[in-house]
Formats: sequence, structure tokens, C-alpha cells
Amino acid sequence: MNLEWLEVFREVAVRGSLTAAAETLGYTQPTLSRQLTALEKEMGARLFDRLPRGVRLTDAGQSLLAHAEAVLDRVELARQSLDALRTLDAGRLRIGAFESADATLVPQALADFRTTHPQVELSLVEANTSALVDRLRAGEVDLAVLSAYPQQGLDTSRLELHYLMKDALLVALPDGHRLAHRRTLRLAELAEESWVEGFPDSAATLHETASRAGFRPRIDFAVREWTAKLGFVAAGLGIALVPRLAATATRPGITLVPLRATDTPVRTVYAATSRGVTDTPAVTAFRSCLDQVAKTLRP
Amino acid sequence: MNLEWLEVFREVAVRGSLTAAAETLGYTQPTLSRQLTALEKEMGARLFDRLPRGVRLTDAGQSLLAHAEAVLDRVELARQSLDALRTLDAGRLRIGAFESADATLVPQALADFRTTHPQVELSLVEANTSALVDRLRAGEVDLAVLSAYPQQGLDTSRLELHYLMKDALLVALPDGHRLAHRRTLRLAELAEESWVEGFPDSAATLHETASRAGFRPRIDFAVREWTAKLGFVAAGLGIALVPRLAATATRPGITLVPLRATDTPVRTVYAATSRGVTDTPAVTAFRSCLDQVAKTLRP
DNA sequence: CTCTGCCATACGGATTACGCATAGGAGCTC
DNA sequence: GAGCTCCTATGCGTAATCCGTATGGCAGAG
Repeated sequence: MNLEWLEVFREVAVRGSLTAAAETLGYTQPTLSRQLTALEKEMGARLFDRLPRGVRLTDAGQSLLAHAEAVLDRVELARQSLDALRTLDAGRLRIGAFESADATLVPQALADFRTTHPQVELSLVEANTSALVDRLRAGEVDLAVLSAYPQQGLDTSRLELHYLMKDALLVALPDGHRLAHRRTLRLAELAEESWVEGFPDSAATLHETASRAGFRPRIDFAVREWTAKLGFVAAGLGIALVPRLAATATRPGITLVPLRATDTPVRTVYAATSRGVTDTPAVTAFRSCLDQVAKTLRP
Repeated sequence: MNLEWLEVFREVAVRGSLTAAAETLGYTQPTLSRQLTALEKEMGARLFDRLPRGVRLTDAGQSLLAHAEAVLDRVELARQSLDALRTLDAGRLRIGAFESADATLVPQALADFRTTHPQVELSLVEANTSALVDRLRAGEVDLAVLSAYPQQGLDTSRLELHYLMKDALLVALPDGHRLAHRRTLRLAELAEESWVEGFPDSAATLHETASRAGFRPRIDFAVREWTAKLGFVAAGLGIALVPRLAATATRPGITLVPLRATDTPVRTVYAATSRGVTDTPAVTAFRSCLDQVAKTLRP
């Protein structure tokens, strides 16, 4: 059955005349006559009595009219729902991000997004890149902000990666440290330092980075949070590696010095979506917000 | 938009695959592909993500699914409603009838009808034939049981008349009346009698009938109800004309004698419907009940 | 009795919709 | 990694559908 038939049926019922309904609907009268006949055949009941001065609903037609209006109303509601999704007056946006991205990049982008589209339901999960990829594939998040090192074999087979920015590593030194005045540092110069490291995730980065420079870092303190990590550094208990992404708001007592570009594998930050999954309007808009914020965070 | 599209959409959403849905729906896969494309175009949103192993609802599709199921359910409900009307598991039957018909003919027919179709809502209005015709034309009753005399100019222009029976006039005499033993009577023999008459309607019948026989009836008593009328006759206060239709259950003390056929204009009882208005299944069934009962009431 | 208003139907042309065959893409297996 | 498999998209030819125009028929109104 065609919904047009129901619209025709409703209009004819209201107007009480095929000719009049044809006028307002932009069809010709014979067309409406045929469509009504088709509807009556489909429903197996005569819906109108044809009177010499127009038509009048039969009992069956009266019964159908209520249903037809309910159906047409619901279809209209469906259209409005989809329009709302399209115009971001409704919908949801499920974001995944790695830890450092949640320092400034993601919250700033989310804030911008919510300002423009307050009706979209937002959610965020923090996880490492590998877990984020799994969640993307499982369809549990719509977009993930993740990072990857150039040579790292990130499985992009079912991902769509959109470049956001580079995220260089900085060395966090206590103010007054012997190297705090330097504009850049080489890793080798830090071989004898005591390190403060986060765990469980970021320890791997330090070890890999250090082994590349030919030394094993001496780790005296391992803490869970960035705040604590930098607190230890500020207290002069050691130094630490800090990604630029997480270093936008450092505490007093800390000096940040970039590593030489050749010394450190600079990781790249991407906005990733699941390949083959069409971006929702929310995802598209949020990627734009991310781009905007990332631009301001680039060195 | 075609409702078939929504059915296809729902089935594909449930099965997660066009190929599988095509199997169960009896279409080929390319057909479903095109129908979905058409639906997506109509709704202005992509409804499924095409994955290598089938399809998965997008947010828009998820939103539409709820609406689509509501729409399809309501359409199914509409079909069931119409089926119920057709099978007389629902609906209404509005009957109009003249007074005498309500003595036995109509109530018996209604009782038979209700036994077979207890779900149909019944209603009845009593009125004279002229008012019944008006109500039929106005669509206020579905069927009217009315009576007409042969030469009476009943306006049948917008009516459909179905013959039910003849309704001869009887003379009600008190038991022991000088004429009570007769098999038939001539009107002229009753010229000197005292008459008990009903009002307002049936008085006309008496006067017309009597004038045809050349006398003016002497009316001493006029009462409103049949019961009272026959009560006066039984008490020997007069005689009365009683249509056979109303005489099926007379009281003790009364003798009924038919008038000679040539003496009295025998009126005809019809089941009338409005011409051009298709009979509801209830009307058709009730007419059958009326025919049945009328057959038992014929002399 | 003609005239008018309204619905139903026949007909031709154009659009649509189906099935068949096939291309194309991605995962899985050996 | 080559081939296999499973899925969806698309080109093509045919068949059915649908629309508008023209016309017929019925019933009421003047």
C-alpha cells in the first residue's frame, strides 16, 4: 500500500469530494478515483458512498480514517525526527579519547560543540589507543581521538584516520635544574637523571624512547596521575616526559624543554572513525571542532 | 512513500542483511537494495551502514525503526478493524421502525441478530414512516422498517425498498360481541359501532378506512397505547382496528376478525435503506433476520 | 427537459519496478 | 598473498503501473 493513498483518502474524507480533494492535492479527479478504488480493494471494504453531490464515509471508512490519520501523523513524526538528527537538534555523540587528549584538546572541542549544538547527547570514554580501536570497531563510540607513532603498526584496516596534530614530547624539569635553561635537549643528556613515571600506560613510552638513546632510565617514582607526576618533578625528586598535549597548563615550579626532533618519535594524533560507517552529522560537526582546537594547539 | 519500503526496512533491520531479508520477503536482493535506496532518499538520511558482512542501522535508521514499527502496527490494526467490521465482530446497526413493527417483527429480528453477532452495537428509533425516510436520507439510521399503502405516494426516489410482508387490518372485538363469531367482516357492518382509537398516528388510518366504506366512525375513546386500546375493547367499551403486525400477542377477552380483503387497503411493510449507500455487513445480515421473522408472521 | 456537477472508465504515453546478470569490495582460508 | 566466499550496488531489458485527457453515466436542480 502507498501512503499517498492514505493522504488522498484523508483529504477526500475531509473535503467530501474527489474533485475538491484533487484540486488541493494537485492531482486530477480520475487519479484520485483510481487511488481510492485501489485502497478500497486493498482494504477489502468500500470506504465511501458515492452520492450524487460528492462522497460520504461509510462505517468502514470512518473506522479507517482514525487509523489513517494516526499513520500519517506518525510518518510525519518520523520525518521530523530524522530532520532533527540531520540538523543536530537531536542525536548523540559518543567520543573515545586517550588520556592526554582529555587534558585540553577533547574537552575544548566538546565545549565548542555543545555551545553550537546543545541538544546532542554527549558521552566520552577514556582508553588507550588499542582499546579505542576495539570500541570503534564494535560501534561503541562514534569517533575516537587516538595517537600513533609513525612506525607503530596501527591496524588501520577498518579505520578512517583524520590527521589532527603532532604531539611532541617535552621534558619536565624542576625550576633551577642544571638543564632548565636549555632551549632543546638531547635524550642522551638525561641518561643519568632520576625519572618520575606514570603507570601503567606511559611507562612504555619512556622505556622505548630511552632505549632508542642507548640507556635504561632510572625510575625512582611511579605515580598514576599527571598532577602527582608533575608534583614530584616540581619537588626536585626527578624529571619526566610530558607530551605537549598534556602540558598546556603546567603547575609552577616546572620548566618544560622540548626534546630534539631527531631524538624522539613524535606521535601523531588522529580523529578516527570506523571505516564503512557513515559519519553522523554530529561526528562531522565534532571533527570540525577538533580541527579548530587542534589548530590552536599546534606549536 | 510505499509501506512496502517500511516492511523491507524493518525486515532488513531485524535480519541485518539484505540477502537474508530478500529470502524471507520473497524478493530478490537487488530489489531490496533499490527499495532501501529509495527510502533513504525519501527520508534524506542514510539508514544502514553497509558492512562487508551485512548491514547495520545508523543512528538515523535506529530512530526510524521505532517509527516504522509503529506505523506498520497501526496499519495492521486498521486491517483488523476493517476485517472485524466485515465479519460483524464489530460495528453498529442503527434501525428505525414504525410503531407496529416494534411489537414483534423488529424485536424478534434484533434478538436473532444479536444472538449471531453479539459484538455489533444496536440502536433503534421509533418514528412514523415519513420521519423514518428523513432519517434514512440524513444517514441517521442504516435501515428503516416502514409501511406504505399501495396508492400512497411514498417518495422512493432515494430509497431502496425491500419487501417484507403485507400487514392486513383486523378488527378487535370484545369476546361475546355480536360479530365475534364471524370469519371475516365488512367495514360497513361496523358503521354503528363505537370505536376506540389510538392517537396521534393511527386515528388517520381509521378515518380513511371508514370513509372508504361510507361512514364516519364514532370515537368515544382515544388512548395512546396499544395495551390501553385493547383494554378498552376487552372491557366492551368499543371496538378497534388492529394491524396484524401488532396483534401477535393479544390479551384475553379479545377476538380478532379479519376485514375482507376488498374492504381494506392492505399496507406493505418494507425494509428500506438509503439508495446509493452501500449496505454495511450488519445491514445485510439484519435484513436476512427481518426476512426470516417476516416469513413466520405472514398469514 | 435540459443543464450542471460529480464520479467512473477507456486509452495512450511515460515512468517505474521487477528479475537477471554482473561488478566491486572486504574478510577468511590455505 | 592468491583465491574463495559472502555481501551489496548497478546496468539492462521487460513488464506492470500510473498519470492525464477525453468521455460516459447518473442524479439532482432550474
